[in-house]
Amino acid sequence: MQELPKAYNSDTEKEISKLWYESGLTNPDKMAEHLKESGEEVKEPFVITLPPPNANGNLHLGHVCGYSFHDVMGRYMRMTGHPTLLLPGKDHAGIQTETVFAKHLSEQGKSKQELGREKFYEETYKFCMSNIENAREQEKRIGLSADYSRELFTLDPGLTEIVYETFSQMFDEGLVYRDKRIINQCPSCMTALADIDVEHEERRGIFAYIIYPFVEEEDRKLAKELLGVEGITVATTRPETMLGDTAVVVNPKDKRYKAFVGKKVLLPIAEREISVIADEDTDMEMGTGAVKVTPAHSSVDFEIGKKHGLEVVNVINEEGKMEGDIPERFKGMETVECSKALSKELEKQGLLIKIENIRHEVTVCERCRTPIEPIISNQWYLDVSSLAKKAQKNIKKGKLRVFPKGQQKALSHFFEEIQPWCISRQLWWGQRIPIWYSGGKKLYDWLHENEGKSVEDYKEETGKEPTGTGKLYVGAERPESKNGEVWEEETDVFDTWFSSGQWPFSTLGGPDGEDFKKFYPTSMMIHARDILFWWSARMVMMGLYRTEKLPFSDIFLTGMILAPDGSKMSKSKGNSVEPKEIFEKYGADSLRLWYYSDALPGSNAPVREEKIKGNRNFVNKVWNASRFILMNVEDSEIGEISKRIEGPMEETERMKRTRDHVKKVGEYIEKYQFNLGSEKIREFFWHEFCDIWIEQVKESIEDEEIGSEKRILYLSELLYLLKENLKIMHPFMPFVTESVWQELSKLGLAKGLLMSEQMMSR
RNA sequence: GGACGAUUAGCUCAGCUGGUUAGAGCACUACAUUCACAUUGUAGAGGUCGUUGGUUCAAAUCCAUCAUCGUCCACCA
Repeated sequence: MQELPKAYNSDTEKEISKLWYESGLTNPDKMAEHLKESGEEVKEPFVITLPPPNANGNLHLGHVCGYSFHDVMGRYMRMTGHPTLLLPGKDHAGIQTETVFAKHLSEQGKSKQELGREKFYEETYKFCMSNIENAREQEKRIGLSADYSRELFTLDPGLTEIVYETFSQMFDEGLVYRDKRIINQCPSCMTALADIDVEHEERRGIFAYIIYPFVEEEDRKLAKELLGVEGITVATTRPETMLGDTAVVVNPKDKRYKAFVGKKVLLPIAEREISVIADEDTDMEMGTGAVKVTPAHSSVDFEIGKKHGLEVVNVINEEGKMEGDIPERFKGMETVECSKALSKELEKQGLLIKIENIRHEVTVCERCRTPIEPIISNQWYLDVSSLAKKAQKNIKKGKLRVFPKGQQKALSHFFEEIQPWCISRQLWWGQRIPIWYSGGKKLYDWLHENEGKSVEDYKEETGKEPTGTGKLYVGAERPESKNGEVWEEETDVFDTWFSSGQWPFSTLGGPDGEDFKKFYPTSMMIHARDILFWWSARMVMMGLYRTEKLPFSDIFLTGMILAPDGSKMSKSKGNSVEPKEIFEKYGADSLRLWYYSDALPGSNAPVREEKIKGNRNFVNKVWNASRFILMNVEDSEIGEISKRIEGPMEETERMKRTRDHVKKVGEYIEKYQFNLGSEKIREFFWHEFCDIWIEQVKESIEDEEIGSEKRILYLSELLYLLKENLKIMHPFMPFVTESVWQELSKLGLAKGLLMSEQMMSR
């Protein structure tokens, strides 16, 4: 007769997880040993590299719940003979962390520049380390059975080494190159961004109609006659860029402008002459049908410029301020300010027809929502076309699968349309690109921009004394300098995704690592939908490149957690739900059970407290059913019952049904149908095991004497089946099942940890 | 502008390759119960499966169309 608390107390969860981590069995090597010792078959390892959360803040509910999918897979596999590795880590998250920490500094009245690069890096590192500790605790709280002896941070020296190797190899093969082209500059983060790192947002804006008068008197006359004004009218959302215009383009089929193609107009204010050119891609319907071309500050215009050999005139710098060969009065102005000033002057000159207020799509920085400034600059690029092709092949052959299926098409489309990837960022927080310039970066870029010219030409044309050969060196350490040659180090860092794209093999020690041999390729990947292109797409490409194998063959995308009202959770809206709150109120198991059923791939899951509560009732039911059985077992009977459940049991109908049940649930898990799995364990345990079997046994032994054969027989079977139920329920609800297991252990009715037990054989 | 997905009970969703009275959880109603269960048990109400057509002996399930919502992609000045 055992005295147990009347209800399951989730406060004990911390102690339970301590047992797991202290046992070391989350380590696949130890688990393999354990299996061997228990005389079990040791099957193929099961491996998931966990998505590393950003080390710049707390985990939100989405992170925490996401891990319950990794964990249900991991625990099930561990309990079916697979030494299991759930490999945890944390991500340095370049831009985001730099922004967050810089903000943090400014709140203390300090700035990044004051600290200097080295100190800033140091401080940010400390900041991340404390966040990492928090994050780790939260992961443990949901019951994540990860191997923390292998935990990594993306900036760990060992990982950086592997990332550098990859870069160096890519460089040698010519996949990596420096190029001067139009890029997305975030004037606030002060760095270049890849196309994928920007988003489109509808904002209010203006549409200004400006007249560019013709240079020749006769053209002006003709224009007055045909167009009503003495010039050609262009419409633009960004008047300030006109200072960098180098042409006006019209459609060759456009009757209105046919007569003016090839003629010159005078760019107002800038007082420069530019030509009217014709290009078929010009839309006659938009605006006035005549478009100003600013190759330096619009990617479309850049392409037109390239096609027609137009000059590139830079008028905006990386801070989003006006600069370059423009009238002095505009220099240093913000673009918006300049736009207003220009409009005023144009109006005075009678060259501004009108300004319309419009709503239009604006490109913004994904991190800080600041409008992107397209500018020309030198950046490092990775040619991913061949890698994307390989990835695409794997999808077509069915070797790479995405759940839900619809997203597989999206991924396929992404690979098809892929553009060179800009991998350099002008940040301090991250891995410095391991490049050294002999004679400096400027020399290299000059030679690169002026094809065919030599160092001597550089000396002549710029009047500067070169301090090197203009060559590059790839490596972590500064190369030896000979004959006074100066090696200047690259100051840019890698895009964060360049390193996290290598996560599945870098975390295993790289292609030569011991763990790599044992655990690569990994078994599957699970993460939220929103980083499919950023992360999985890159992991697939980088994995194929570095290891010639897919890093995983299945990608399972979790549903998105929403606020209770169905809107996106965000701290600024104040509608986010703190994981801690839920843990304290309902315990981790209840949260996990809710998530399995609601967060299916491709669906949204608004947090509903009543539903979590409903699952808490189930958790409690498991506890109480177990408690009831234990209460019915008398101390004097334990020895005999224990002996029976250890030995071979007679096959009964209940036994068979349980066996079938375990099999069915296993199939659900293997097919990633966690919702069906959790529904099934609930249905079976509650409405069959409890409502029918326990009730039957209760009735059968009611009048039996303690120690009688009938009692021993019934109770042994019931206990045996309880244990099998606990096992199959364990992956879904690890805490309560392990708690019960430990209570059984105390009585000698079970041994060790439920986590490392093996499922009822099929 | 394009692609993809969704539309099933009050809410969140299951319903795989078409086949008897369409399911779950939560919420709801009635009765029972303090017998292990912050309850639990039993019973119940609630859906013409977004629209309109089509294929079929048979459709929530396949096809087409429209509508609404969502996500992603896209340089439209």
